[in-house]
Amino acid sequence: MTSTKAPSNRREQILREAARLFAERGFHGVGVDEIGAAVGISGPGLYRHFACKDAMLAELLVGISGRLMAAGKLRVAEAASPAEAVDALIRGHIDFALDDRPLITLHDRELDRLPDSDRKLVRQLQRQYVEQWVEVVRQVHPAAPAPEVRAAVHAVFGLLNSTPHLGPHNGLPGRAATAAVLHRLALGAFAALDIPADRQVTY
Amino acid sequence: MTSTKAPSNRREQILREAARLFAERGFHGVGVDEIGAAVGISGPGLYRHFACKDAMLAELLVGISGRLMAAGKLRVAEAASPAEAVDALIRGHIDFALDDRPLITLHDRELDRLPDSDRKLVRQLQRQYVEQWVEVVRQVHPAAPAPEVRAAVHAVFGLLNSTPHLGPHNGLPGRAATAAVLHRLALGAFAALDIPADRQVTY
DNA sequence: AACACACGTTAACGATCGCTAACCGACCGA
DNA sequence: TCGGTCGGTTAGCGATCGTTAACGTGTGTT
Repeated sequence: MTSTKAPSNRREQILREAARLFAERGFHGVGVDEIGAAVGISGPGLYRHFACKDAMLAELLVGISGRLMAAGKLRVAEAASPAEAVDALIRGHIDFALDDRPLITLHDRELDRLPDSDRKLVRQLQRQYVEQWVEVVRQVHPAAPAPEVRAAVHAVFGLLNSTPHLGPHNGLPGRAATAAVLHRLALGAFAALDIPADRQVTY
Repeated sequence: MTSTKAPSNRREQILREAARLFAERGFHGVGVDEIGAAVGISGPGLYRHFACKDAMLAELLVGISGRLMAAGKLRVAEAASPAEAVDALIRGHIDFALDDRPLITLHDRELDRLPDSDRKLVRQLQRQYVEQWVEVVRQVHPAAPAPEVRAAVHAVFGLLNSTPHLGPHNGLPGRAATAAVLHRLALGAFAALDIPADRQVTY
């Protein structure tokens, strides 16, 4: 086991509220007093749990990048075929986007606010995650050039991460319906990789 | 004509640099001194051109929302068919995303930092823009339920707005190639609306 | 019973923030 | 020539920021 700190419910509570506030108003838009108030303690009390404000953001971003990457690796390993792997990656990413909405928002928004070493780590985890997608998507759509596949993967991330903009009160029947629609849209986007570049006009 | 202010190159220069900086480091992460320095004047000199810092953000967001909406309306009106209209909307949105990258980033990131009246205006413009998309996409894919179409439109926005994450140094040959790929992916996503919800598994 | 430590508190510091005040040179029309 | 406006400067204000210091309190250990 790597030496992980004790979970200490308070830390998790602080991280959860900090993530929500950072996502709502931006890292610099939230004061430590506000984060403290959200968990029932006041301002400087946070420093019994975190070294500084940046450390909270770092732990959030490293955490989600790591979990995304690890879950992706697991799902790919368990898949019986490349197509199944793509399906599993999409499903996993949708779960993250729907369940950890604030984190998904932070993940591609506040990366530049990190100290150098943490930022490098997060970028590395993100790159590995993207590579997993690119690898299996290329197997499902072998005719597509690699740069196109990479662009498509990033674009599908943007598609799946659009969840926060939908809000919980979109007209969709429920979580499962939202997930199903996003899943179909993502597959549809990837399917477009099989259309050669010279036949792109639809009318 | 509505009484618009004189353009006064300096204002545009300030707005352009402010947009870049806001997109890079967030609205609260950029000081007025920094914006001034970016245009060669120092800090408070900005107040000869803008009433306050929020006014810059407001002008940027109202500006892009309005231009997106107006350009969309024009393109839809000029289209000979719904499919052509969807195509034109996609093309127009891609142009915005590629040419005004910082603005596209700000557009869905810093909306909450606006004073109430401006925020309401921007939201109204955004809603009108979305409605244009929903209207024509529904005509091209009449079998899809309205909430699904709306979700798909938001998702495609996310897809097209993923451009900033690609960076200018993705492996794609050039701007036209990037645009073409995004266009195909967007059409592919919309095409998935024709697949009924009960036949979604691909393996 | 004495102590240490975990987990809070309030007060306050230095830095930085947005913004105003006061001033100034360049240009320009009467 | 003179006054006004336009677009800039520097100094400095009040507020707020992240963070530290000093202190208190409950809880468990010895």
